[in-house]
Amino acid sequence: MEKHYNHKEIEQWWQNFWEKNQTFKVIEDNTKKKYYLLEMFPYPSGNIHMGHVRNYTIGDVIVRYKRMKGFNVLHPMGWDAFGMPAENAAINNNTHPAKWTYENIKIMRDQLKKLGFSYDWARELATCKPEYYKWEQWLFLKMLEKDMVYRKKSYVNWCEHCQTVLANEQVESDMCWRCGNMVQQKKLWQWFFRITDYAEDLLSYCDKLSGWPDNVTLMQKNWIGKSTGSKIKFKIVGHDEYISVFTTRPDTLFGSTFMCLAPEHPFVESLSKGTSQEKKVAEFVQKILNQKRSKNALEKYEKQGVFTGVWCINPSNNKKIPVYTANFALMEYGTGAVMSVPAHDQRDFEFAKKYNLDIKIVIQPHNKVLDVNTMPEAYAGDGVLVNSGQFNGMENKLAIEEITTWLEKNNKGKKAINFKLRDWGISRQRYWGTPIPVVYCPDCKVVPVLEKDLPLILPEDIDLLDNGGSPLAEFDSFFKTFCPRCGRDDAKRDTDTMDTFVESSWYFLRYCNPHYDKGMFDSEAVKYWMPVDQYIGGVEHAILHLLYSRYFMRVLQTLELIDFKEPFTRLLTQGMVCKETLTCPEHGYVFPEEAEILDGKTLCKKCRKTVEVGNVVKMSKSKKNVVDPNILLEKYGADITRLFCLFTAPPEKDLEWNDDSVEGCSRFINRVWRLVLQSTEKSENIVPYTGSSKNLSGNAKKLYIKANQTIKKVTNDIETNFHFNTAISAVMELVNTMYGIDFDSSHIKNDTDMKKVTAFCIENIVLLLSPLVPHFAEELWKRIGKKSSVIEQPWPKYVKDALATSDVLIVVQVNGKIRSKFIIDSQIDDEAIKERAIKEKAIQKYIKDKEIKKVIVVKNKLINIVV
RNA sequence: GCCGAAGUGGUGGAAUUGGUAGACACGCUAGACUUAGGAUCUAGUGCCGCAAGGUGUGAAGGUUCAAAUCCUUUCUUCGGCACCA
Repeated sequence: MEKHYNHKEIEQWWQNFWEKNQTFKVIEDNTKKKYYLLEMFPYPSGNIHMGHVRNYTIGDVIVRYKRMKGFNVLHPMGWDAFGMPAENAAINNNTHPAKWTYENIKIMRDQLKKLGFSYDWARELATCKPEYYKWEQWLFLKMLEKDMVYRKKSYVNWCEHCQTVLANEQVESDMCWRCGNMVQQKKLWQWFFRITDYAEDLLSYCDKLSGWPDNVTLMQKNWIGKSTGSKIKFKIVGHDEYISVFTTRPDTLFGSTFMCLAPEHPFVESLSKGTSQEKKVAEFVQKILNQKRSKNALEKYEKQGVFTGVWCINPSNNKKIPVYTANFALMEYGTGAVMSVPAHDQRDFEFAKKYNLDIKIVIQPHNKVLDVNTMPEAYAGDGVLVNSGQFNGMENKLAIEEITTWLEKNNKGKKAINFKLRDWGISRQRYWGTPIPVVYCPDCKVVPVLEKDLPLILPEDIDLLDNGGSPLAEFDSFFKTFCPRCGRDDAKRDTDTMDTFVESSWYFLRYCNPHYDKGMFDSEAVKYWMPVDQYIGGVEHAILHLLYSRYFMRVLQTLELIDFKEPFTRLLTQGMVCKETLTCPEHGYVFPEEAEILDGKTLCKKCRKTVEVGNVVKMSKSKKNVVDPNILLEKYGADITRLFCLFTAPPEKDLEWNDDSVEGCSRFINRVWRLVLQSTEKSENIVPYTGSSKNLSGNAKKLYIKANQTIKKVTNDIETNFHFNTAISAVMELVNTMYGIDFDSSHIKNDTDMKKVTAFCIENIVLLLSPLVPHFAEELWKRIGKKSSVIEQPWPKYVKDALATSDVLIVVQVNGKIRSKFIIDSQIDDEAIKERAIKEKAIQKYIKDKEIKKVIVVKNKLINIVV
């Protein structure tokens, strides 16, 4: 008997076996219940990393489990193949994005196969192939027809030196990552999807996603950010126009002492023109617009602003208030204008203090009296209105309604709902993406490409520009074209490509029949498979990708292409795989293999300097805190690697890398290996015991009960929340129990019941482990003499009457502290337990002459005596 | 800054939803076996204490017969923040 599980031979053998037998090929079958399990498809960055291994292992276990439960399971895999890294790699390595991408796909596909995942590879897809993106372009045209897409000017990060657009990621502390120049904001024409049309629907359905984790739906709700309030008009002094503001606090309207406009607000330039402030305003706007405008960056800047030179009228009291432009006012939110109420909003308060503006209290709290001169900060709470004309004395919550009604009557404002969610800008000024199928004609302006001309192919015989800009504009055979409408020969194509989030918003439909060429997807197959029953992916996608996918289903429903709204019935957001970072003072981040530990100090192998061991963070190439799955596969094989991912932490929690823990998994695998093979040698042709526990006694009974408890525990752990870590511990306990039995002792050797129970245990250990460590289980299944493949077996069932012994352990507490324990028959009533507990010697010591005030008995568990 | 999580032994993590804190595993200690061991098996292992006992779930309060679990305040770490995917 081999003492060790030889992963190299065995895993290769079974992978070939599965491939040869097409074990994982799946077709629609109306006689079976379907189960669609999807893992977020990877970006082909070059190598599978531990995050992928973990994600796909979790999925694979569920798939194999569901198969054994009798489901017809769809488990596809593909490639999110467009994206920026391909372009960067192409520039750095003097290759082509397509070549780089396809090479990576090949490498990663091989790695996935080595891990033994049960994909139906016939359904593989890559989003960079024309047969895929053709249908994305087709959908774009449909959306254009229905006015679900529109064009507007919007800001991008711009590097003047490189003459190119930068992603937020490419901006490092306001500078271009390539050349180090200051990044500016540039306004470009771009395409937007009207996702805000579905804001209300996307929001309300959050509560119906019962199979999603609460924190994810909560984040989505906050992202959509619905708020109810009022839109109020402020007349501009000396102009016919009004500034419109959105506010959730119309009750503070009388306290608005100044107005703030976003720097991009169209009024800022037009109003300041001709005033003494014109120059100052222009300078300020320029400065702000050159700063990175993402919200997290914005919060870091100090609040600042400039008077525009004009005034407007507060409609509540007709007082003149100054109009400012300020960096904290966002054009994207509400109307781009903020009615500032410094007494009751902290941001406005700080601004007013800084620029010496009026502060006027209009709400007095119930428990104290505010004084403008002494208040250290704004008061944003509830109270009673003051300085508010006819509304004085009213509770502010009531005043929200009343003031809005009054505004409506006087045509100065109205009730309004505002969403934080903005329309989805999909234009990317990049090469490696889906071309936007639109042509610009000097006569006909914006003209969609004709459907018959799809796919609009991304030319691949092209040289990339060193600055990272899109080469499409320089590539005449693509750029110059005929107008599809009038035929003019000097029309120009849109050189932008689509955001890669577009591809990932519908790929799960395509998997249902990935090579279907009569439409975007095969409706019949989609009807059978969709929605996805279980989606699994990183928690870092909790908002954008999931929201966009939900939005896309609504678009397709509106276009009457599908008949459901929600793509993912259940969602598991797996935690990240983390590891500490290592930073060398000379070489920056270093890989774990570039450092070594000597006398408790971590040293850089190159320069011998002490390496700083940093925080435990998500594994990433840029931080070099990665473990290469290849090394694990080589040393331990797929099953032990898989077992590590499953055992070390529950799926939703972050997993911290730990070399020692892998060693432990390896030990367990070999322990099971020896146990199964040894007992098989000893008990050939024994039929496993499967009856009631009543007919057993002694060790055989105990072991039988333990085995049935294990089946129940493992099944429950998988069914309820995929807690494989506890499922594995349960199997470990059973294995430990069996190791504790001396099978060589004479009385066990002659005990046929025991032999039958042992056979039962052995079979079930293999079955229970089979979804987790499939190669290992297949091999053992074969070696215990089974003819068919383990994956074709039904999932084990436990025998109900073999779950518990009749004795239970009662814990005795005095005043909540444990003082004694005893074992008692579970049928005994509370009174008897009480009597027994009080008689206990260890208890008498604590009760003595004290009066018993209260006794609490928890059935079959605990008794607490209060004295 | 805003939104969302997580803090339990030397380490990863368990605790049928308020009822024995530390399952299972790593590490460590001791022993057995062996030519050898970084293989394997057995036992022990939260902390303080010789012991009796005390104490203990990031910190501080509170509710309860009983709190890792519920409430309040607070600290630390991680993720997302719309052009990384």
